[in-house]
Formats: sequence, C-alpha cells, structure tokens
Amino acid sequence: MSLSQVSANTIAKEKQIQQEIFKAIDECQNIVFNAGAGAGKTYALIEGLKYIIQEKGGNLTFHNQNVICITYTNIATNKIKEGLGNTKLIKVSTIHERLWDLIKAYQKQLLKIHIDKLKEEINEIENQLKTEVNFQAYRDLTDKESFIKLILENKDNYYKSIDRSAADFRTKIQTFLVNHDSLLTNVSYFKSLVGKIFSINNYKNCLERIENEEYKLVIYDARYNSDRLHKMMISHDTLLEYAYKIVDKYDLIKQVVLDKHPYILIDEYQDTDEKVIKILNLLADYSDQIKHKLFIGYFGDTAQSIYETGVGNRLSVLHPDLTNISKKYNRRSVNKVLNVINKIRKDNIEQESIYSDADAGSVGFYYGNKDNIDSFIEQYKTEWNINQDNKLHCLVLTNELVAKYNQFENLYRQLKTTNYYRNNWKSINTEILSHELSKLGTIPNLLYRIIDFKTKITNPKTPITDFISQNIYRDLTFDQLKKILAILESINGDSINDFLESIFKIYNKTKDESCNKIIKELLELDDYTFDTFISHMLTQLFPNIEENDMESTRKKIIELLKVDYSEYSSWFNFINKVENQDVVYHTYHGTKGEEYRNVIILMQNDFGRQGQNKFSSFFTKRTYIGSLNGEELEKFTNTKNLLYVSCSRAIHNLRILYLDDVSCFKEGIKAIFGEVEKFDVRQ
DNA sequence: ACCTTGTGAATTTTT
DNA sequence: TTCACAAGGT
Repeated sequence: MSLSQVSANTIAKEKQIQQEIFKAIDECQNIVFNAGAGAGKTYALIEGLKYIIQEKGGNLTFHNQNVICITYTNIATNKIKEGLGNTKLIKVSTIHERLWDLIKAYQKQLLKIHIDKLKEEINEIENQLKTEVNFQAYRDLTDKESFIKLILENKDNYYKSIDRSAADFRTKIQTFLVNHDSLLTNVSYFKSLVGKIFSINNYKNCLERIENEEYKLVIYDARYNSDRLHKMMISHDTLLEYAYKIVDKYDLIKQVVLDKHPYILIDEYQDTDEKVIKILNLLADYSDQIKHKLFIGYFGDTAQSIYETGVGNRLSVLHPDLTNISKKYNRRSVNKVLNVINKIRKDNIEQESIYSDADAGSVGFYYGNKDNIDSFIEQYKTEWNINQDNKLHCLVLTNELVAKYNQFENLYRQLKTTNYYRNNWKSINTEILSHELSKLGTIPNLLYRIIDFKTKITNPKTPITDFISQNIYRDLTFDQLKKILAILESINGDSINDFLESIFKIYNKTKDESCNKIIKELLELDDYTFDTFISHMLTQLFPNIEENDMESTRKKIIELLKVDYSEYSSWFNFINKVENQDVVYHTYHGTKGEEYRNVIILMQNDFGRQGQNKFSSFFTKRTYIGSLNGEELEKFTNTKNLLYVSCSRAIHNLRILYLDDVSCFKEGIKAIFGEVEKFDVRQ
C-alpha cells in the first residue's frame, strides 16, 4: 500500500513550519499562511487555535476575551469545530454570521447607513433614467408624473400580464395605460422602466416609514440571496458593505471588537470578499494606533481562488505588512499527480510528498469526442477495478451534465423550463440541486418530501416514527396504528403522479383522522384533492398565467409528475449525497476541499457564455505567460486555478478526456501532462 | 446597410 | 438579468 510511509525528515520540517506560526502568534505578528492543495492547511489552523487555547487561554478567560475564527462555508465551520473539540474560547463561524453578530446591536448607526444606501440607490436609478438609451421615450414624456401615478395604481394588473408575449402584453397594458404608446414600442425597455419606477417608489416609501419611526431595525436575512432594502432587509453582500462602513466610521466599535477579540484567524482567505479584508485591515491599523495587541492570521492558497468575488492574490495589496509563511509538503497525492499540479500552478509553492512511498498511481491526458465518454469511463472502471469501495469520481463542468449523468436529466430540464425558473434562473441550481433541504425551492422541497414519504412507507424496514410524526404517533393505540399502516400500505402508484392520485383517493375515502393528519403534515395544502395539488404546483411554477393557457400548463405539470420515477429517485439520492453508483459525478467547482482516489475530468474548449475557448486558450497562453496582463491575465489565472483545484483532487489516478480538437495547443498540454494521446478503445 | 425590436438561452459557488 | 441573434423595418 502506497502513501503509508512518512519520511522522518519531512515531518521534522513540517513541525518547524508549525513552530513559525506559533512564534507569530506569540509576537502578534500578522501572517499569511500559504499552502497548496492537500497540504493540511486546516490542520495547521486548528493547531494554531489549540496553541492559543493552551498558551493564552488563562489570560483570555481572565479578561473575558475570545478568539475569532472565520470560515467561508458552514461545512468548513463544522469541520473546524469538530477538530477543535468543545471550547468557549474560540468562536468559530462563517464570516457573515460573525460580522452580523458584531454589528447588529448598533441599530442607530445601521439605520443611518441604511438611509444613505436607500438614497444612493434612488440616485443611481434616477441617473439611469436620465442617461440610458433605453429610456429615451420616457425622457420625452411631457407628463411623467401622471404616467408614474397610473402605473403605480395598476401594479397588480401589470404583474398579471408580465409573463405574456410582447404583443399580448402590450394590449393588456394599453387597457389602463392609454396614450402612452411611445413607451410601449419596445416591451422589454418598458418592463425595465417600470421595474425602476417601482423600486424608486418602494425606497421612497421606506424612507418615509423610517422618518415616521415605523421602521427602526435593519435585519440581515441569510435565507435570501438579494436585498429587500425597502423592507429593511439586507442580504450577504450588503451585510459586508454595512459592516465595513460601520467599522470604518466608528472608532468605538473598532475598539470594542479589538478589546474582546485579540486573535482573529481566517480560513480559506482567498475566497473572502475584499470588504472583509478591508475591515480586518482597519482593525489592524487601529490596534497599532491605540497600542492594543491583535493577531491576524490568514490561511489559504491563492491558486485555489476560483470565484471572482474572492480576494485571491490581492491580499497583500489590501492588507500590507503580513509575514509570509508557506508550506510545500503534501499529504494527499502520489508523485505523478504532484508533478502535474506543480506544473499547473508554477509558482513558489512546489509541493513535495511527505511520504517516501509516493511513486505509485498514474496520470494521463487524452483527447476525443463526446461519443468516447462512455467507453473512456468503462475502460478505467475495469483498469482501476472500480467498485463500491473504490469509486470513480468524474468531474464535469456544468450542473446540467451532473443532472444528466446522475440520471435525472428530464426532471431537471422540466423544472428548469417552468416560468418560475425562467424568471428566477439564478435560483435554479440552489433551489433544485442544493444538498441542504432548507435551501430547496418550494416545489422541489415538496417533491422531496413526497419521495421521502414514498420511500419510507414502501420500505418495510423503516421505523414507524420515521414517517409518523411524534405528535400523531403518541396518541395512537396499537389497533389504530395497525389500521393506519394498512391504509398507508395500500397507497400505490409508480410515478409521483399515480402515487399522489392514490393518496388523495385514500384521503377522501377513508375518514381515518390520524391517517389524514399524516397526509396533511406531508403536503400542507388548503384542500386535499388532486386538483388542488395541481393548482398549487401551477401557482408556484407558472405564476400569473392566463385562463386560456390553463389547460396546456396543467398538462405540463402532469408531465412533470409523470417523469420516470427512477429520475426522482436519482435526484433524491443526489440531494441526500447518497453515492450508490460506482461512478460519481460532480462539477469541477463542487469538489473543492474533497479528495478522491480515482478521478476522471471531462474537459473542453468552452465553459459558458463568457468562457469561449477558456481551456484551449489557457493551454495556448501558458507558453507566453509573461506577456499577459489585465483582464487577459485574470482570465488565465482563473482557468489555471480551476484546473489546479480539479486535478489536485486526485490521490492516486488521474485521467483527463478532452472533448475538442487539441492540435493547436498540444504543446501547452504536453508541458503539463507530458503526453497527449487520442483516445481509442483498447481491444 | 443599418437600426429597432423581440425572443430565447445562459457557468461555477458561498453567505 | 444580460446578451446574441434573427426578423423586420427604414
């Protein structure tokens, strides 16, 4: 078994690096700790935290102080908490949770900032109305006020027509908006105009309410991904913005934070938003000024920065005078993989395995076309002896492909093409593919609950309390329970559609109160008929639809419910992260932080609208990196990092299948992977 | 030949 | 939401 013998020499050097971190903590010298993929970054961070507990714990407790440790995700928070064990001295949380915790008490100050923000937004929109070409017709209006008044009065009518085709929409609008045809020549311009008018109106109302002391509190609501400023609710980005403003403006707040938290550690700093680094820099400067001790430690890897919002390699600019500590040892991969990922990142971190037996595994780069995918995967399933205990992880670029290969292509596509998701296309992947149930959309969540219920009642091994909630179960006699189980067992139907029809039939036939209560808890409808259910789906997925389209849209809903149950089941497993197939599919991005023994990456020239020739031009440009700058360099770096993250997941075996012609950039590939071969099925 | 308008498709991820 | 493109108008 390879990767089992640790070399004593490297372990000693690893310890030495850890000592450097401890020394920086002792001397309150702010650091940035850089280490590549699989180096044990989080381990080093946790060791740092443990050192603080051990060496400074008494002092911290005495002064009623604690340590802040912030992460980018909830998953990372839990990982660190687990590694750290139970301690009150260290506050581990996501950035957003911590910042809100620090500032939420300062509502007076927040309110001021909020008022400014509302005014800024109004200004910004008014400015757009004054300058943008699309609004020329509006600017030409002689009586803007009466138009605004009319459209505000007809808000409901407006929204009722919003999903109609352009010509239809125009007719509907003209019923209440007469003599304004000049605005309606271009319907999309009109919609954009009206949206802006509504926003201004909302914001002005909000300002008025603040003035009247009706609204007093600013709220951060993590469940929503965008601000609802007029409802006094801010989302993730604006939280960071407000936090920066409040820390920047009020020295007293800076001091309170500093006095309470003399140590701040940041996990995966490269993903952190610029505003957060600016906040920390303000704190560091102020601590110098008032001579209070503060230690800030950034832990991360610039080469793994794959999101544009992250600070990436701009850290040293935003927060100067950090001491650099880097670690070049790797605890994850075989030498062949290390060799490749070192060539990808090609910077001062050239990783070396801590193992003396890392000469195993294999790496290879092939090109072919889409028709080769299946046989490519089949070949390595055999060659690597893939089974339940030795899975193959396949990385693809888009969620659409993840859905396809995970066998729920139709389900995904049908949900995606509903009016609701057409209009909220940004929410598609969160609401349909999130592994956190609370993040699923209303309908995906409902479908999930139905599948969950169906799975449980059809599996005789499921404990009864898994599908009968406690408050129903506890009042049941043994006989009642038996009766209920018999009824539930009689629910049948293979598809979701048939299953539901059966449920409603039983609901309305048996008058068993407890049984109906179970169904009520499951579906949470106003009324328990199949028709009501469909109507509920309709209002959620196709809001604002016209009477004429009702029948065809109902058909779409039925079609969705009749999608092969195996697809629902696959989706259900995907959401639950049940990997019961030998081959598991992920997006490149989604594998961050993970490691797999066997990895196949499917790659191609393009990735998305702005990513034409993303990968091909990476391999081309790699030969003349020195001459890149500006946006071109940024794009190059982003691709490099994505390639680095995906290749560095592999522990043992790594293969890439490139799905486009590679002849124009063969040399770039060879420089990293050694060889490129056309894929042919082995005889 | 150029401009306007309407339509439909689109990348990943976290809070 | 944003953008490319086709269709249709000038």
